[in-house]
Amino acid sequence: MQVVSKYLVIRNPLGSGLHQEGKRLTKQRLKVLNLFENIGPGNHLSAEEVHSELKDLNSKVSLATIYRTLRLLVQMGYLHERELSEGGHRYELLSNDFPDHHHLICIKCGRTEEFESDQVLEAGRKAASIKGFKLIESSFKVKAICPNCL
Amino acid sequence: MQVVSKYLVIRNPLGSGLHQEGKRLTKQRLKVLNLFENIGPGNHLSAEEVHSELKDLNSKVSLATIYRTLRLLVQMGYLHERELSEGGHRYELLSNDFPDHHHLICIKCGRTEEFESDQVLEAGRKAASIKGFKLIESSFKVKAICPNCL
DNA sequence: GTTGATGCAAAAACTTTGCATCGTG
DNA sequence: CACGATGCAAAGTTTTTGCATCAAC
Repeated sequence: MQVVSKYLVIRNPLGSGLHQEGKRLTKQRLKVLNLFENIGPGNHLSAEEVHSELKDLNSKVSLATIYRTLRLLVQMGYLHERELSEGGHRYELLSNDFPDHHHLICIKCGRTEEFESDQVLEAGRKAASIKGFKLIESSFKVKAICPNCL
Repeated sequence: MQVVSKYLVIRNPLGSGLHQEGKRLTKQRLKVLNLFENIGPGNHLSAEEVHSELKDLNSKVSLATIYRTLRLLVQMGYLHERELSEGGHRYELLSNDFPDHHHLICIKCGRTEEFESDQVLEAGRKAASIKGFKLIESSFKVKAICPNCL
C-alpha cells in the first residue's frame, strides 16, 4: 500500500497495468479509483455521482473524463459496471474479499433482496474455466413478484 | 389460442390481465406482444427495432407508445428486459418452454458465450421461494477475460 | 360519456466526441 | 518533446413527458 499524496492511496498497481497498455497514470484516474476505494466494495455510484463526490472533495474532474475513466477501469478489471433499475449505469469496486452478491428483484415494485449462493459462484467459475476465460466477476439477477404485489 | 384478426394471435390472456389493473386492451398493445410471439423466445429487439418492424408490417405504432408498452409488458411478466453491452435495452418474450440462458462475457472485447446451468436455475428458484416471491425469470452474467485478450 | 391510451413534438437524461491544450513518460 | 489525456462545449442516443385527441369499456 503506497501513499501518493495526502489522500491518494494505491491499493493495486494501477500505474503498471496502465503502462502495459501504453496508457498513462494521471491524477484524474487516481482520483476516480481512489474514490471507489474509499467508499469500499458493495457501494455503487453513477458517473454523475462520481462527478459530484469529487467536486465536494475539491478534486474536480470533468464529466467527460469520468465517463472515459469509468470505462477504462471496468475494462482493466478494477470496477464492476452494474445496471440496476434506475436509468444509467452504476459502478462499484471489485474486490476478492467481498463476495459477489446476487439480487432478487420484484418486477412490479422494484423491491430488491440480496442473497448469496456458493452454487452460483461455482457455476460461474466452472463456465469461465471450461472456456478458458479468466474470471473477473459474476452477477445473478432473479426477476420475480414479491408477496405484497402478488 | 385465440385468433383475433388476420395476424393477431393471443397466446396469453393479455386482456384479462390488463383488465384486473384497470388498464385497456388496445390494438397497439396487441401488436407489440404479437410481434414478440411471432419471433419467439430467445430473440430480442430494441424499442427502435420494434418500431421499425411494426412499420414494415403496416402496423405503425408510435415510438412513445412502444416505450410505454414495453415497460407495461415487462411489469406484467410477458417480456424480459435485458441489458446487453450495446446502448439501450432489449426485450424478449418470456416462455416457460425456453430455458433461461446465461452469459460469459469478455470485458475486453465483448465476446460472449452462452451456457446453461441447472444449478444456477435451482439457486434462483430457491432464493425466490425462501423469500416468498413468485419466480419470473433469472439471468446470470459472468464477466471474464477471454483467451485472446489475456 | 368517462377515463385511460395514443401520437406528436419537445424535453430530459445519459453518454460520446472533436478539438485545442495540457502533462506524463 | 511526442503522444496520450483532459476539459469544454456541442452533438448523439435513448427514453420520458405534456397535452390535445382518440377509443375502449
